[in-house]
Amino acid sequence: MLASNVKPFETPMPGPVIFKRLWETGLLKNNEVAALAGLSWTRQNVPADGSIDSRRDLCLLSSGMVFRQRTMEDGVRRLMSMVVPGDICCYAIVTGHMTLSTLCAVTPCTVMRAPMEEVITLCEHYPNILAALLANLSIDTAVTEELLLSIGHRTALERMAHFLCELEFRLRRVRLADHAQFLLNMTQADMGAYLALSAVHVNRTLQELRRRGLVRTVGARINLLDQAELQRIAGFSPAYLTDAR
Amino acid sequence: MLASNVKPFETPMPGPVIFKRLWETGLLKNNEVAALAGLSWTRQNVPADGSIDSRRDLCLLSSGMVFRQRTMEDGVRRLMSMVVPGDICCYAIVTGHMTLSTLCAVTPCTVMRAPMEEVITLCEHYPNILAALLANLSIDTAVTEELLLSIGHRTALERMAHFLCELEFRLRRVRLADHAQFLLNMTQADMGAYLALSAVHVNRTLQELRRRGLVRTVGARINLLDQAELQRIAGFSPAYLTDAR
DNA sequence: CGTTAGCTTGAAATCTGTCAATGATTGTGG
DNA sequence: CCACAATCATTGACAGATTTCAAGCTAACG
Repeated sequence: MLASNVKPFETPMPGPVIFKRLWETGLLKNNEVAALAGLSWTRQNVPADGSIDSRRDLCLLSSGMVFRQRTMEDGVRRLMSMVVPGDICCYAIVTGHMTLSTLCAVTPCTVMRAPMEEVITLCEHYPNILAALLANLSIDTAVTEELLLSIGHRTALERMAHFLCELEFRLRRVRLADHAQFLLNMTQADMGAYLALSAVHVNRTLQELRRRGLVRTVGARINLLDQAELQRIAGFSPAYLTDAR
Repeated sequence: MLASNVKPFETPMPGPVIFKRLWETGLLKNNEVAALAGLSWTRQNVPADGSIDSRRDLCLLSSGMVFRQRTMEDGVRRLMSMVVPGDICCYAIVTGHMTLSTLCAVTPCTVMRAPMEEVITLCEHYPNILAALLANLSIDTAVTEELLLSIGHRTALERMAHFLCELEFRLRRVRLADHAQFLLNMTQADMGAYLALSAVHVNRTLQELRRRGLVRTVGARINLLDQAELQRIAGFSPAYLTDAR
């Protein structure tokens, strides 16, 4: 089935859209979303290229685009995974671990923070909230595995098509994509660091997609003109992005 | 610091070696390991190429080598992550999720199983056990990210060197590697499916390592002759494999 | 002893990276 | 408002790594 036909976003949700992904696990009741909303949230604005410290808080991305990145010995930076609005920036709160990667904003963004102790107390009262966090973690793991597939076994064109299909799906889920249009606010070099392609080749790959009439770009705005064909090229199927229990 | 100098396995451990990785999180007390050992474990023997069903049990690999694999649309199979003895085969028990990948034995192996309900009850009594499971999950995520780095940003030679360094470390941790020697019981095609290399190139890469005097193979037995140089080539540092809290 | 899976080798094709130069766009300070 | 700098996008030529194809070889195993 094509992603454009998939509508996993039907159930009306209580509370702010920032909890949408947690809500979509199907594990939370209304009062649990309310309990989440009742935490001492603070808002933080992060400039482009800024980093996000998630050691003391549970951080949800509210707007903008963030990557988990790792800098290799030789100084080359590698974008490991992508965080879009509604996503949890860091799961250290459930795993008890700091990760080796750091959070880096590629656009100006805003982060909602809740103190870690509060969240832990909340999880003790509401085990479903912990379960929902873990369900999100599981999805994010699947996303990383899909990227592994992409980088290991898809050509540049397939990889780029897959990236665009996934991004459209994830942004649409939080109402940031409409009619297969969304803002692609990152440089081609950033895309390359994420997809393991050189910036030059990212450029050529996007041109090829344009040449085939599959995408159109106007500034940072991108339009997927033929999602079915993009998904076919990419071998994209959105199952890994949803809570398929 | 070189991996050969790292000795994270010092604390004497109570109970079977199969719980070693959980014990090494530092989160468990002796009585908690005893409680784990007290579950209704059953042993399952799996032939080479057999698959492992982890839907109803917590599965720990006891011997042999297993991969989490995914079969792409075109039928090509892709090995996503490696499971060695002592590892948890599947984290569905904590995430509540089935994964898209399946567990496939590449050698004959034995699996220890504990019924999921028992484990869940145990985690409710002993939150530290849940924490230890989550800590292992976190490490396994880091391992997948390291593979992502390897496949995206390391050459075939670096990738293979990294693979061998990691494998040596993980097998030594459970006393299955000694003096940089261990059994590499998988075909070159399997290595290729894991490292995103063609079987032919796996072969040439291993030859190059042999030519440089870095490894020696006798049948399935492999000997890392110059770990320091292998680690240098690979950019290997075992931090991601340990519970660096 | 034949069969089969796995290993090895060579040659050619292909994809992607690197280098280097040129445009385009954006933001900034005068 | 303009000149300027800086970042980003684009283009071409070339090099290199890796894949694919095809063929032998080896070793294990019934």
